[in-house]
Amino acid sequence: MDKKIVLIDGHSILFRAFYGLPDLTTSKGMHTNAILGFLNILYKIIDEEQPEYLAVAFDTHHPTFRHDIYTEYKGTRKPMPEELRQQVPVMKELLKAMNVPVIEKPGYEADDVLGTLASQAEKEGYKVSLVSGDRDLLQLASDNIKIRLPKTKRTGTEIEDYLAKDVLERYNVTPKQFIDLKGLMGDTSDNIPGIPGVGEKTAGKLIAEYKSIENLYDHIDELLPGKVTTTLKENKELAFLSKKLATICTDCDLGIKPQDAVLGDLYNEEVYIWFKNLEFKSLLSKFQNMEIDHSLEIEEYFEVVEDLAEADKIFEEIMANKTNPIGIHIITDRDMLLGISLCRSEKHIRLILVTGMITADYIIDKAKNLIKNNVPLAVIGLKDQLGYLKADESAEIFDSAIAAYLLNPLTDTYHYDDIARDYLGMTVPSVNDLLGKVGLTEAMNMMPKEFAAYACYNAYVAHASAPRLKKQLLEEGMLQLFQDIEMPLIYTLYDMQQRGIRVNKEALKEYGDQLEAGIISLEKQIYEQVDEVFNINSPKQLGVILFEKLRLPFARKTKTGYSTSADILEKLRSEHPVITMILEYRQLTKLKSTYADGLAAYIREDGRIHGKFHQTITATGRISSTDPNLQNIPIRMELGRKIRKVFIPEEDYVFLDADYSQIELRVLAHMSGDEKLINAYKEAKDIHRITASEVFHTPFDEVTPLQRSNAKAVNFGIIYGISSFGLGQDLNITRKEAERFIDKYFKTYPKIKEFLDRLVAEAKEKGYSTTIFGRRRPIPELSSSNFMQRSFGERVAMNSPIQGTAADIIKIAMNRVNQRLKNNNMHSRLILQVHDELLVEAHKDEIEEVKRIMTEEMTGAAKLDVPLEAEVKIGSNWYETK
DNA sequence: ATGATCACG
DNA sequence: ACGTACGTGATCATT
Repeated sequence: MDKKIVLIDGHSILFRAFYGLPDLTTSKGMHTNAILGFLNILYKIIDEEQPEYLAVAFDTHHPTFRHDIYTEYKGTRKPMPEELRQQVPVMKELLKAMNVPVIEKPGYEADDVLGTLASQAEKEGYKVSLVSGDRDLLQLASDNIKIRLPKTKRTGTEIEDYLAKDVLERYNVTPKQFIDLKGLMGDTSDNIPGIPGVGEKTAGKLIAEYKSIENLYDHIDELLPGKVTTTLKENKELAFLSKKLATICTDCDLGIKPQDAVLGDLYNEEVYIWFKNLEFKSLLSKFQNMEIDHSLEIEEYFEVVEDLAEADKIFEEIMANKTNPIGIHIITDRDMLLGISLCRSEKHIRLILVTGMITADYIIDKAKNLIKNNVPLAVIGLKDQLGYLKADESAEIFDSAIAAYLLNPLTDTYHYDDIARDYLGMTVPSVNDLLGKVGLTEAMNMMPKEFAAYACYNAYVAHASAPRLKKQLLEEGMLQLFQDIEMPLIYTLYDMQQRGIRVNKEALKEYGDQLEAGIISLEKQIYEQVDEVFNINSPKQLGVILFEKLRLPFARKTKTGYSTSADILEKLRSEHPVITMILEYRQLTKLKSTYADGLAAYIREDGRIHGKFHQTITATGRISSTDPNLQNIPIRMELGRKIRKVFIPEEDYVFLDADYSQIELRVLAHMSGDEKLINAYKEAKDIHRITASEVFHTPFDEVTPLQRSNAKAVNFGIIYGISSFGLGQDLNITRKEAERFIDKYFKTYPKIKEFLDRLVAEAKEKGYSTTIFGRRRPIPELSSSNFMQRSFGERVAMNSPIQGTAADIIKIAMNRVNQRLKNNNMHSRLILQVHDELLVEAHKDEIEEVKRIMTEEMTGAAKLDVPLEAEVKIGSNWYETK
């Protein structure tokens, strides 16, 4: 077996990784994409080669300018972006922790270190793998030195390998001649000048014939006279200098030997901690042994209980111990209760199974008893457990998932493994690690140990994380938000999900059939128009038809082809009759597939749709809705709006629908303290008209519809984090014109400008933005050196406090409306929330009282410097409540 | 799995 | 010069 050594070009691989992966940051804003990409490449190489020796070479100064001594050719290479720069020292430290030899030789380029080590190793009989992102290193290829060039692709990392013969095959020159080639061609990225006017083709031909620059100039007179020959003659010195610049040293005096580069233990505790801090979730799974070590300590205390007497005893012990929150998790599968896990301390973690004498009713009863006796509980994901955990808002329960969401709303999941990692510093196997794709019931029977671990981890992590999360919430000023708004909201959302909304199935079917007829007719017309049958739903095919076959002027391209979005097609309406048909077709198919067919699939036995509401999804604090999404039911277009007729109250009930009037602008008025805007809201109704009047210096009554709609667009723009480009896009005007509108707006409302600037400045300083109620949103993009990303961060910093505060307010209103209806023992019930709108299914005998409750609680949810207004409408279906 | 498109606030 | 309005979710086509 040959001795093997892997040599890695540190900076070039970091560069490749940085540009190959999308920007990634930790929750604290540290950029990590280059490090992650580097590690992925490193692991792939190690897995493939299993080398005994490995080293990573870095330049001692960066950004990497090769041959700095020739400053005249240093050129104007861009400096290293800040996002990458901050990752370099971390990468080096991490490698040291991984026991990967890191070589930095002052005075030597990484290339020269690599070249020297490679040739030295080859002489000593090693097989060498040289890993780089830089093709320059191809000159070092030989029969024993393989140059490996990793490419980070969407599908993963692919590596191109070059031995000497591969270089010859691909470039038609030997590795050594590669130097001569570069000497003639030059390389702008490396600031090697080369001969002007000589590119890959010419250089290749010359070197193929003359083998080297030296030999070329020895025979320069044999060349046919011509432009190239002249420049060659004129630039002889440059050619030799370029060759020198392009040559990588293979015999530098380094004082290092290949056998020093022993690869040590990659998987140690220190690295583990590094990965955790860098939030490399996927890489932590490489620490199989350590994971087991960590979790084994806990898993030793996992216990499965199948005996009634024992179960009794556990509940008794828990009753006696009321100090710390009891971790609890209800295990269900498709509404079947399988068991309950409980954790009262690190050493008491139990899964009680529904089996034998232990019935579902028994467990439900015992759990109810805990709540009745005010035993403090901690859970992860309370809403999904309320079906069996019969608690109400008066219970003392701490939902760790909600707490973790408030502390960092940017994460996508808040499962026990996420919380263990982020707040307990533990890596525990995820559901997927334990059970894979196996369902819970099957797992319980087929893999009881893993099933128990899943159940017990939930209870344990809930128990152990709750005090820490609570402390952090307190420290960050979000405990009130948590206790007074978010925890009660869990019950409100649960209630709404349980109730669902009634749907007229027959009417929905009829609606769908009508759409279908329209679609078929339009399809036919479109095919006739373009004289071809194609898939209208395929943007790709449609693009080809419109912009190639019909030769319509295309406005914009996407990554994959022509953009065929509605705003573009809208502008092409007059160009061809098919455009209108396509727009119509799009509208109809959307309505058919997403709404007519889509909603029908969710109607349950009770004739109602029980959609889900999510509390831990959005970055701003809003609620989201899925299965189906009931927050995006059409309303803007009449045809779509008609679908609202199928949403109906049950017999003897009506819909009462209340929506806030411009809550976000009112929040803006309040938060900015702008007197003009505040007074406008105190006095008048039509804020957009007032804005138009003031911005365009026109008497209120003489404001034109266009002025008003422009002012309205600017008002929206302000909320979104104004940009002249975005406003221009929206109003279909130039960026310049949009800029003038914005300027005028800010002149009219100077406090607004100050306020928005302050939001950005504060967010930059703190790294997050805040709502009136203390809700936070981290904005790592603000520290990006990328203009686009940073601008995005600035808009987010302006928008989040406004959108978030509005979200806080309506959550308060929801809780209060729901609570009052329940406390008054009314039949009416809150069933939907659509961001600034609440829908109540109200009993016909309670209409006036419900109206009053909705108005009072919505307008009274927050005391702002401007009044909050809510308008209640009534209807016998959702369409009519407009 | 990802991108394009489009429905809502 | 850069090249986007803020926040979501569902569907379809395509990889």
